[in-house]
Amino acid sequence: MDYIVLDLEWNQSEKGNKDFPFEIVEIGAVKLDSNKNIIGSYRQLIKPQVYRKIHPITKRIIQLDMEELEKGKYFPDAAKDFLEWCGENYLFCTWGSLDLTEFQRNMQYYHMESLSGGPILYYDIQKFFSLLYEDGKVRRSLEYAVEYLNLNKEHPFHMAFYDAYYASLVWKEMGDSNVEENFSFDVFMPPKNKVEEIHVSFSNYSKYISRVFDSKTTAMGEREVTSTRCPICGKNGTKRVRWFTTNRKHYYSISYCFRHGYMKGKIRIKKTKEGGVYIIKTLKLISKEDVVEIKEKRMKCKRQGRTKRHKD
DNA sequence: GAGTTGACAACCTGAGACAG
DNA sequence: CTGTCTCAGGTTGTCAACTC
Repeated sequence: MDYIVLDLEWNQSEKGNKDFPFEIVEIGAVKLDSNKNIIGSYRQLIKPQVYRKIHPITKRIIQLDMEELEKGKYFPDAAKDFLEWCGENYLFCTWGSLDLTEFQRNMQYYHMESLSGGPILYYDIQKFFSLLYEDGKVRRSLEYAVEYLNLNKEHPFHMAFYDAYYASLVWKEMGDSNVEENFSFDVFMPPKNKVEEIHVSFSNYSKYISRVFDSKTTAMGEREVTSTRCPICGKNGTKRVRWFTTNRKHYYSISYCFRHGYMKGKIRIKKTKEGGVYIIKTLKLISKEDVVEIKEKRMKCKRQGRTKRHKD
């Protein structure tokens, strides 16, 4: 299995365009073998077809001008060429969660065949960095990470190829930390039916991405959505704390597996552009202390509701 | 400027239970 | 019957931290 560390540069309209907000102007990537050694590189400028001026703010970030981009390739040709370069057996890695989505959005704009038709498993190295060196939630810039790890800043930032290269170095620096267990899915194309749904499980954690439902209520009424199966043995756990929400977008629960202990459930409600709803559920084995923490969270949430209403 | 995510707060709505 | 309260659901807006 090879890894394709991908980075894109894009431009945008001054007015904004919901259907096509960003036009990709550069593709940069490095190919790594299974030991994260660089075995290939890719760089390609794209000739813009939609936005003829570089947005002033974008101009400050990327070191490209229209004159240079005129030398680039037509996006569909470049994308095809790039995907051929990627090969057969590979996995995408990016810094942040946007690149794969934008790549697919651009492909769709040019009516190209979709990358996979469903969610795509990828490694978000920015997320890995946060999990390993910070609180797991903050998002740091690539330059911050390079400085933090004392890597050699020998090239400029915000050039697709060099950013891909830096991201690969940052990831390599993480060594055998097993942080890859926290992989991500790009859901530009959510599962359309039961067959396309995603089920994956790891040593102490499992993930489920549901198909698209017409509303949140129907989604939450589905047994597969609210079930809490143990990530290890797959047996249905008994609920200790029913699904509750703090903000109506995230739901939490606690269940108990008689063989493997407590698990925390988390459901995130996601909406599609078309108005449908799908959910991402994670189940994670947790300690007794974590159980107390979640119970407190629920109590706090209930209390807040009461005092607020009393005030009114 | 455009977009993303996550956490959190404020506000609106309707249904059901209960008291007067 | 009206009014109040609780408990759901849903929307919007804020903030911070990123992507280009």
